[in-house]
Amino acid sequence: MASPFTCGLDAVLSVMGGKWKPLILYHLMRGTLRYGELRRAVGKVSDKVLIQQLKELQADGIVHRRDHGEIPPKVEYSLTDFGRSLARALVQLCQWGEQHSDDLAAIAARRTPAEEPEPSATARAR
Amino acid sequence: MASPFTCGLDAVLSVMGGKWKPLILYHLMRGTLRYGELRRAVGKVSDKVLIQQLKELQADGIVHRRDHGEIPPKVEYSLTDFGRSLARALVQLCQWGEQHSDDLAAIAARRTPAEEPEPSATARAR
DNA sequence: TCCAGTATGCACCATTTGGTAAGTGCGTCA
DNA sequence: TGACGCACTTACCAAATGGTGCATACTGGA
Repeated sequence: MASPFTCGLDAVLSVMGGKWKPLILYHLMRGTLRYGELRRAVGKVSDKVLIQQLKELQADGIVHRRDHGEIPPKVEYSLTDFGRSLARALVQLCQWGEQHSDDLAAIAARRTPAEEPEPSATARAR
Repeated sequence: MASPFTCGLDAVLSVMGGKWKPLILYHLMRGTLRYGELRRAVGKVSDKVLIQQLKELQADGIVHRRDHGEIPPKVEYSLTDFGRSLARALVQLCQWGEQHSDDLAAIAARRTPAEEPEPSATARAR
């Protein structure tokens, strides 16, 4: 069959590689959310992209969409069993990311010397 | 400080999010490689992008670049300690990806009904 | 009555990302 | 002598990705 993947990593990224997908997973790990709740939880996403990524995750069998068919609309998103199994595999990596979030933030900042609206200390370095 | 990340996942993806970075990590996990070896191991990457992603990983302190200063050039890439710690956090996810690689391949195929140059069996499905 | 909120679609544009093809300076092999 | 490999670089282009703003059909509150 020769899977299109060289290692398990890009297999996972093929399904997690959207800009907001990790956040979506993260929030849905904690329970079912309505669309609007999820959007507010994620932050400053555009509707278009959020919907789009939710559709992909849904098509990939990772999230479940329950439409109550009401007017005004009410739609709830949650993880499927597959999604929950993925979520379990992610916790270790997530913890690593949290443990090293300072380093990673520094790395990200180094790449974006653009805006840093923090006139706090560390302001006269460089 | 309010790190720019909501959860550890996008923190990690901020550093792993390139098209070939997981592959690079995967191959360097197994040991030091010269540039050409790495390129052949990764497959059909363009030099430009490989170099570019190696530079980013290097700038992010994940890979180490050793230039032997010889002519013709000889450059070896390997993981730093930081990179190895990331790699350890990745193994679980990598295993999940391998265990479910069939599902994930099916998912990927579903999204790309374009080319499947396999005139083998399973050819008259659909 | 008018406006906000609900979940989504669509047209269009901006940005980011990846890819192609060519070139570099030097050595090795045919 | 000329082709090739090494580890890159650069200019240019194509594709993927994300964002903005408007539209929908309906309800409930001011």
